[in-house]
Amino acid sequence: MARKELSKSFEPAEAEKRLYDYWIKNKYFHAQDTSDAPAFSIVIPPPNVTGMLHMGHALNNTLQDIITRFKRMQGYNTLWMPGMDHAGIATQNVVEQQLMKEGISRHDLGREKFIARVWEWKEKYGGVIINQLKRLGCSCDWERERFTMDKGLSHAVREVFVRLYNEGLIYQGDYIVNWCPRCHTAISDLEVEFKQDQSFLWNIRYKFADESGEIVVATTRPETMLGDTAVAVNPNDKRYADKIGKYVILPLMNKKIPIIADEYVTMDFGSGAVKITPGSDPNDFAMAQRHNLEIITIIDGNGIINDNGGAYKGQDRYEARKNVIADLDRQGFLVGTEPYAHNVGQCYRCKTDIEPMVSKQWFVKIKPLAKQAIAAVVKGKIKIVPKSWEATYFDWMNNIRDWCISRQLWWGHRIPVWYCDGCGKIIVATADPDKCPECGGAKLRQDEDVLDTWFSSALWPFSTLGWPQKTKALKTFYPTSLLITGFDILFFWVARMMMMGIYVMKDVPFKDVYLHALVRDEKGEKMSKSKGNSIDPILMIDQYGTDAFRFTLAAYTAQGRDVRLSPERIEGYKFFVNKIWNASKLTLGHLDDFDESEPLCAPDSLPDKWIKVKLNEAIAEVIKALDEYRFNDASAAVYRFIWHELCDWYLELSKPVFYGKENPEQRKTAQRTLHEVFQTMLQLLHPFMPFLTEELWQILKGSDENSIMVSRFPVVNALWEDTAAEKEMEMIMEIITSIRNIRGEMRIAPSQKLKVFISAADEQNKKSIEKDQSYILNLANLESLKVEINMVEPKGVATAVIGATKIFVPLAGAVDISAEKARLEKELGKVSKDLDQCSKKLSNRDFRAKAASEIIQKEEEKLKDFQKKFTTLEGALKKLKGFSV
RNA sequence: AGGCAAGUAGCUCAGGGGGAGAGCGCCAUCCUGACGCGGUGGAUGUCCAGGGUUCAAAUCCCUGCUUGCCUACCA
Repeated sequence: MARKELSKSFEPAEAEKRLYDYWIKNKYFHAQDTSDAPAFSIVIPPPNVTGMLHMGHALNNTLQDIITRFKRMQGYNTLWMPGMDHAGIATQNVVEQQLMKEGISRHDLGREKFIARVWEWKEKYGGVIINQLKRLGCSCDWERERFTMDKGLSHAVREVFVRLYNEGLIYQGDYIVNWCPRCHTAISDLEVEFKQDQSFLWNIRYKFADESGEIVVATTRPETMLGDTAVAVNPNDKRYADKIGKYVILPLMNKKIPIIADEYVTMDFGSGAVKITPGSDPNDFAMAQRHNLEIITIIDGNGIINDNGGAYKGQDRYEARKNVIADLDRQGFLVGTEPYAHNVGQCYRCKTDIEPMVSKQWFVKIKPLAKQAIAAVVKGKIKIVPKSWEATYFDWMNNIRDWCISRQLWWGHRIPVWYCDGCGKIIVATADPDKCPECGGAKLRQDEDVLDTWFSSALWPFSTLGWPQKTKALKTFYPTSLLITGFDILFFWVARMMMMGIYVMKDVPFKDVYLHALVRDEKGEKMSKSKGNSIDPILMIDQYGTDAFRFTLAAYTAQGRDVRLSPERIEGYKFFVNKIWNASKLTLGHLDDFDESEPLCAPDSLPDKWIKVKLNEAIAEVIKALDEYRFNDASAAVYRFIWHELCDWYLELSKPVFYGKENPEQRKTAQRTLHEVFQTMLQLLHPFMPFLTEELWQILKGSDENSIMVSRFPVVNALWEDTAAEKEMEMIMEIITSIRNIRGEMRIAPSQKLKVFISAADEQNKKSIEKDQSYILNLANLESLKVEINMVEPKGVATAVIGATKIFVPLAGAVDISAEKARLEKELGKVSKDLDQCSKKLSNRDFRAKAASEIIQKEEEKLKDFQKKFTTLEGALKKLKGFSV
């Protein structure tokens, strides 16, 4: 079989491009709409169209690709649905910044032209991340790529909006919302980030209208007092019992406001009295609704004091704060100031301080939807992995508040609501209406607002499959099998998909949710551009290759743990890639004249049997670990098998049979084993290292006719099970290791061939060692090996003990007695400690009475072993002492 | 303020009721016919502290300390 000669090392850059093109060309990523095979589907968490691949994406998509490739190889009709999110605020910001450079604003362009500009931007610069995902090796079905603003998905958005509206689950109302004065839009509670601020607490006195005294209130936002409409105290607060119902004069505004009682007020904070500004504080707003208080808005959408702010009109909120404080102080209303640390809400996009503001917005009445989404998890229809996230999920879902879905932006799904100028009728429809159904008037105005970006991503699992059309793909792939995402968007996205999926499809959007951790830097800090500690995944790919990078991410993804990434680790796995490459070079050399069709004469050798047992173990562990989303365990199992079992032992053990020409039959058998083990190893590794394995697979097969991608993932082979062979091999390996150990400790040159004696435990032990002695001779570099039962210990030897088997290594020339003495003493120390512990346990009456019988038996066996070892070592040591005297 | 997770070798972390593990690093040694991005051997631990359950605890429970995160946001 003529094969391509392997280069000195694997060249990732060239191979990755070539192989990815090859996969695309052959449509290996494409899923069938209908198929006899069972379906497996994952939808990608759609990256922002403005996005660049960061470590979070790299981790997230590597994990998805591992599972996708694994399932595909297991024979599932596997769909990994890709796409991007239009990312309302983020994208609008990008284009607005572009406009700013040109010296214009979006208002100069007008809505239509601006949106056209955004689309233009999207076509030109958007979706860089898609190509980056390709470099990561992602096997998404690109033929199905979707965008949250494309035609089909926009249709789905309208459909869902109208349904929710018609069922009374969407409503419009004046409520206090989180307003970003920079983005000029309302944002949801989730989009507010709280940051600690070292500020002050200002104490202000409000005098009673009847001049009977004063009441002191504390505030972190003195400027909002301009909009106060009450002062509240706790109804149980005896200090103020007789003050409730009285009026105070609001300083600076010179206005009468009432003192009310509400449970919300904590008695032991400050004076126990609190100023109420319903227009600028969510809690105060709620209280105003309970008490029918007047709601005054004093700050406008730009964060500027409006007409209601009296003399402070036109001032920025922070400027007004200074002035209000100064005036209060001058007029004797300021009691005092104390330093105070509190949290200030900021816009998650632009970090501007949020201004709670009353405005007319659209909301989703969320409780009825949440109820079902909670039930889905309770009933186990959706499994959250790791399970510890369930508590967080329930806690949030049980306390969920209505979702503000309108945004005062231009880029996004415009709310499908029209107002008739003629009769005032509100029309909510999936298709643009041309006249009013009520009065027939044609003057219709569409609502100016767009929907929260997360509204369309909440529909992602079914909208991408063609809903509301009844497509074959929808039928085949919904509910999807698995969602893999970061825990940071559990509420933003996962919970909302669950609510919408159940509401619209009457079925959960996915069966399993795997939440992975965050990627941090070496110090454990969150990576961010502003901190300058972020590592560019593409740089890592360029430097170490995609396979090494992916393997690193998998290896460090333990459930519930953050990934602390350091380039050194990636380098370590690059070495692993190199190791595999070199092992392949050796293997392919051995298989140069391999003929699969030739019948076998010789039976499997011991290493042949053993490596298949180990391969079986690796297969079982990889499958089990991946089924349970234990990526680190799966990668560790492959790593251990390839490096420490295949390379360290099997390839070394079988060198003689491959290099030697004296036993062609045995060689053929070994070739078959090696061929099978090697190809199975590649398949096991493929989900983690797609490029390297595809390259080697094609070289092994001598053609690119069949991709490793469409080969069947390995399964445990019952015919390979062989406990006897495993034990026998382990014995041989232990003997080899013991001799090497003595060599190392006694400083015997590796080149020096040794004559070793073994005292076998019994006849069977003797026979098996003799049968397998060639392995020992080779790997321990011996000149000869003599095995006898109950051999008398020769003079001038170093001794090692394995159970009842004793190994004597003659020390050539001048025996370094002190070194051997030290070595034996060290060993003896260890054994005597073990022996002590073990015998103590066994002499404990309670242990014998209560411990499980297998445990007792095991302990007894251990004790025997320890005793034998102890006696042997002690004997050897005594002899040595006598020798030295 | 509540909640969750974690504290194990120098570092990064697995594990998890019955003999303390891996990778990296470190030390020694080796140009053995795939690999020095390698081979071989070695050293290193009050498994955070205290208490409890148990025949047996690094592992389960409680308390505390430390760290990280999430949720809420009391003026």
